[in-house]
Amino acid sequence: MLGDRWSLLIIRDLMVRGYRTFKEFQQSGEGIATNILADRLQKLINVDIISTEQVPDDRRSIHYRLTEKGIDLAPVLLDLLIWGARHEETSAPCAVINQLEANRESVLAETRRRWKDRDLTPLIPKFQKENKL
Amino acid sequence: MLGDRWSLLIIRDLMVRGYRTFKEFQQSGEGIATNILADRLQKLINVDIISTEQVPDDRRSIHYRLTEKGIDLAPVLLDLLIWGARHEETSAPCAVINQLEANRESVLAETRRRWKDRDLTPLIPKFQKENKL
DNA sequence: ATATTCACTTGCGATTCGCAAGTGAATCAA
DNA sequence: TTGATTCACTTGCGAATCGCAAGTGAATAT
Repeated sequence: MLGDRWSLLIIRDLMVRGYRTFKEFQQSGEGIATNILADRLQKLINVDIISTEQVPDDRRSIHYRLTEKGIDLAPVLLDLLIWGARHEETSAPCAVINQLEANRESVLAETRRRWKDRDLTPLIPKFQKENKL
Repeated sequence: MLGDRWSLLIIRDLMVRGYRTFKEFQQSGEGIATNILADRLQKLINVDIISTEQVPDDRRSIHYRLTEKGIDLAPVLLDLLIWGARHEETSAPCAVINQLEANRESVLAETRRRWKDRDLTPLIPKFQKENKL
């Protein structure tokens, strides 16, 4: 299920960038096609990694959110981020990565807290691109 | 690069099952087509995650091996394995997984040692299938 | 000398993909 | 209140990728 080009990127954007809406994913700069995005979101819902919720403000808008199972992928994503940084396939600044690596446990705890509290501040401030997963 | 159905499975088989040859991957039961396998192995070589070496015994045979960059994926794979087990998408026995989780650091150290020493004993004895990555 | 094994390669039909355009419902701007 | 815009998708279509079956050439076994 996670073995495709987009699923892990979607999960990462939910987890570390605080993305919520279809439009945010679509415009995230990695250039996912809308049909593929819709398909991947549905498949991630089917396997209970993400879920949807209505927002009171705008009845058109749907917010996607990681489930418990989804947020449990945080260690995987963090390790992948660290790996990408170490081998220079990311644009995340090296100093930030070193910090993440040194404080793995507290970063994971913070990630989970942000999820529980629906805290949308990005985990890594101004984290930009990491295409080459 | 890792965003496809087979690459992570190949890396996992190299890392935890001790697979080395084309034939072993082909017969591993997940049913990868030979053309796809050849393509993925080449692509993993291109991005320096695996490398090849000749074996003296049989000049037809090629052994694939993780590079330093490849073995650095061990934390990712281990976390993914633990995640799959926790959410019941694996057949690895639960007790073994709990042990892996509790001793994460020593498991990683052992994985790296096995790689350095070219120790081919499987990391998880009789570990069988984990298709649903 | 013949058969088998090894790591692939080739051909081909089927699935999946990315791109562009369109849909319907909800919201905004006049 | 009415027309334009925004939102989350769908649809159509050509192109790329896929899985399967069969074949290739070199090395090894009998």
